[in-house]
Formats: sequence, C-alpha cells, structure tokens
Amino acid sequence: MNEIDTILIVDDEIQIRRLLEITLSANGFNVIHSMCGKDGLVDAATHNPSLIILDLGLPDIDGQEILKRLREWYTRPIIILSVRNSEEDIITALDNGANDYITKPFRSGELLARIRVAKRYSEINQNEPICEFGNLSVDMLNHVARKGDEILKLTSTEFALLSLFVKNSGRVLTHKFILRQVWGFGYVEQTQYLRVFVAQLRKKIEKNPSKPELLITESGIGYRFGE
Amino acid sequence: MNEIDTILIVDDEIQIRRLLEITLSANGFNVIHSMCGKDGLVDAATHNPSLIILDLGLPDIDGQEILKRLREWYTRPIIILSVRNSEEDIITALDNGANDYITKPFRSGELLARIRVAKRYSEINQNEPICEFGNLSVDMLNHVARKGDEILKLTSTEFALLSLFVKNSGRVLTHKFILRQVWGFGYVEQTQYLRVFVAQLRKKIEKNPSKPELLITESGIGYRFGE
DNA sequence: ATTTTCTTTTAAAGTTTCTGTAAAGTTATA
DNA sequence: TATAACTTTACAGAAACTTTAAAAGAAAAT
Repeated sequence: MNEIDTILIVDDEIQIRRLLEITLSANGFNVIHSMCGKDGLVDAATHNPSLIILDLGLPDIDGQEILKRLREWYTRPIIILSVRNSEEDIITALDNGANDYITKPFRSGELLARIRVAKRYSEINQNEPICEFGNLSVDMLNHVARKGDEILKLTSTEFALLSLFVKNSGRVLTHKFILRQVWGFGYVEQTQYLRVFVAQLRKKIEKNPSKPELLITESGIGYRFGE
Repeated sequence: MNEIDTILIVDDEIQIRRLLEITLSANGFNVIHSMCGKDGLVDAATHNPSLIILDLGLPDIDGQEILKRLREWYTRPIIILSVRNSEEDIITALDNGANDYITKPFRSGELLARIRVAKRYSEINQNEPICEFGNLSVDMLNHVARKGDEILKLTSTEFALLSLFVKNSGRVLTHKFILRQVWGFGYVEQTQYLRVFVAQLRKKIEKNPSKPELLITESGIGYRFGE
C-alpha cells in the first residue's frame, strides 16, 4: 500500500479540479489533470493512472466518446463526475464501461468511498496498453494486432474478441461473459456468433486452425486463451 | 443456457417491491422478496441469489447490520436502495461492502444499468482462493486445474467434482452429499454416475488409477480426498 | 477358511448436447 | 453500387453424459 496511486482528472472546470486535487491528495493519491478530452486520452496512455475521474461536458470531444475510446484498452476504474443528470446519460455511460456515475455538486466523502468501491472490484485487472502472448501482440491503444512482424487484418469484432482473450489469458471465459463483453449484455444467448468469430479468429492466429493451440475450447463452458 | 438470474429484494415497502418486481422480471430476472431483515438473511442463504437489493430502513434489524452479516459469506453484488441520503450512511454502506448505493425515489433504467455494472465486476472478481493438494491445484477463479505444470483436461462435471474434493480434502464425503453438490438435488440416488466419474477422474489425477492414493473409496459411505 | 452377498471398478455402447464449418442472407460502409 | 462485415441457418462430427453389464474386490455369514 506504499506505492502512490495516481488518479487522472479529466475536467475543464478549474474549481472542480482544485477541489478534487485537495481532497484526493489529502488521501494519499497522486493527481494528474487534463483540461480537455484530447489531453485526457494522451495522459491516460502516458501515465497509465490507477483510476480516472471523467467529466462528460468537455470543450473538445464529448465525454461519452472519450469513455468509449478509453475503454478500448483501459481496464481500470473510470468514474464519471458530471452535472448532466439525465437518465439517458447515466445509462449510456454505465453501459459504455463507467464503473460509477456521480452528479455534481458532489460530496467528497462519498466520492472517496465510491473510489474505494471501484478499486476494490478492479484489483485483478492488470492494465497494459500492449499485451503479448507468444508471437502475438495486441496494441489496444493503436488498435493493432501482430503475429510476429506481420500485422493481422482483423475486423473490429475480431479485434475486440482477441483483446479480451489476450487480456484474460490462462482463464476460462464463459460464453456469456465473452458475449457480454464483446457484443453487449443483450447478446448473451447468441452463442452461435461466438462460434463463427472464434473460427474466423483461429484461421488468422493459429498455425493449424483445426487443431487450435492458443484458443482452446472448454466444452459446455466457453473458451480459454493460451496457457 | 436458459438459466435465470435470481435477484433478492429486501424491503418492507410493498409499493417498492411491486415496482421492482415488474421492472426486474420484465428484464428476465427471477425475483424473490423478503419483508424484513431476518427473512432477508434466511432467503439469501437458501436461494443464493445472484444479486441482492437491500433497503436500509427495515422494521426489525438495521440494514447496515444486515449488510455486514451478509458480507460474512455472500460475495456477489449487493446494491443498497434507500431513502436515507446522508453522506454518513452512504459511506458506511459502501465501506461495509455494498457495491452501489441508490437513493429513493429511483429511476428504473438507471437501477438496471447499475445492476449490469455490479454484475459485470463481480463476475471477474470472485476472490476465491486457489486450492492446492500435493502437486494438484484447482483455481476456481480461472476455472483451471493443474497437475504440476500441466493443465488437466477436465469436463465441467469432472471439474466440479474435483473442486468439491479439493475444497473438502481430508473429509469423508457421502455419495448423497457429492451427488447433491455436483449434480443437484434430483440426483442423490444416481450413485452410478458418481462411480463412473470417480473412475474417470482417477485416470486423470492418479499415478496408478487402479491403486488410488488421492481419491480414496470409503466402502458403503462415499469417498475421501487426500489424507 | 470358504462361500455368499454386497459394493465398487471398469469398459463400452447408447443417447444427448455441444461445437465447427460452410454458405447464404442481411446490414452497414465507403 | 460495390464491398466488407455481420447475422443466420443447417448439418456433420465431436464431446460429454447416461446406461448397461461384467469382473474384481470387500465384508459378512457360515
């Protein structure tokens, strides 16, 4: 618990940033600021913070868009802190991968408690923008997958599927879990999609697609990637 | 693939329970109700729901107390739904192990989205330990069993059986108990299944399957794993 | 000690469920 | 409109589960 946790704040209001800075640093966090969406994306990638607090009303790019782009590779907690109070915004943000949604004005004690909750449930998630496995590498940030030196030509669904497998290598992922992560919660029964895309992915990453060595079937449960 | 998620509602207000019932069952959940804290604790234990929605203002026991007692064993999501709006209540509940805190009156779309969030993160992070015995290890979280370094290729039934044995190593487990745990209540008389699967498991984990050293027969009673 | 009875092991056949694959149909995208 | 990506269908083959049956082993009775 001695390493300093870094929190990235993406918000254009200086007062909010100051208030957060005081609250968070008083609680042992190291704080980084970004004043717009673009900076936020860059700072997240360069500092790899252990948590991000994101405002939705940014001057350049919409916060929901930032959230989506972050979630392409960033697996640690993201807490939305916004004046927007519409149910639609909240649902969209949560389904886009936010861990929590707090409306301004906020209470700092509650914010800290919600940060603790978010960190509690994401401790396992290691977060590397580039994951490697064998001669495969997946660069979440630049959205590029390689086999050796050769760049794999993957569709976005295939890429999402491969990232999920690489991020969770060695773990058995259930059909439902994969479907929810890649396609969304409404698709958990569409096991057939998964079969089709697993077959396509195997064609592109396995030496011998009919005798898979990387993407292993766990019959009746799901799939496991790698060792 | 058609298994229904069960949600337990612990709330004394009938209107709230009705509203939740409608919202949740319309979204494919199976709903159980408890009207007081005592019933809540019992129902949680008997039904083992996949999520609990808990009110703080219960007639008998205080909700924070229920929360603490549930968290002694219940690892899946608990969402607090309460009229209490004080920061102290919120912080206490979140630190007592609640996954989220929603104040009444609530918006059902937001509630559903927050349920999705809670389920998303609890599935990954079931902090169940890795059980080991000799050179065997069973990793419940990743659903992987190993003998030394080699990954054992087990069917899901074999895996469930082995987990049960490893978790209860040294204890004599009766046929009925094992059948109930692995196959379910309706199978307690199917001793033959057990014999067949024990034989299969021995082939995969014993040095000499016909002279088992790990998975010992207790004639007329059941089996014992390890010493 | 031997026989009888009950229990367990094991193989193998029968049945069901799950998975891989190709190909056709549909939708999105440039 | 042409192209790529995604969705859906259909079916064969594989894997898992259930059932049967015979042989081996243990316990009880004589």
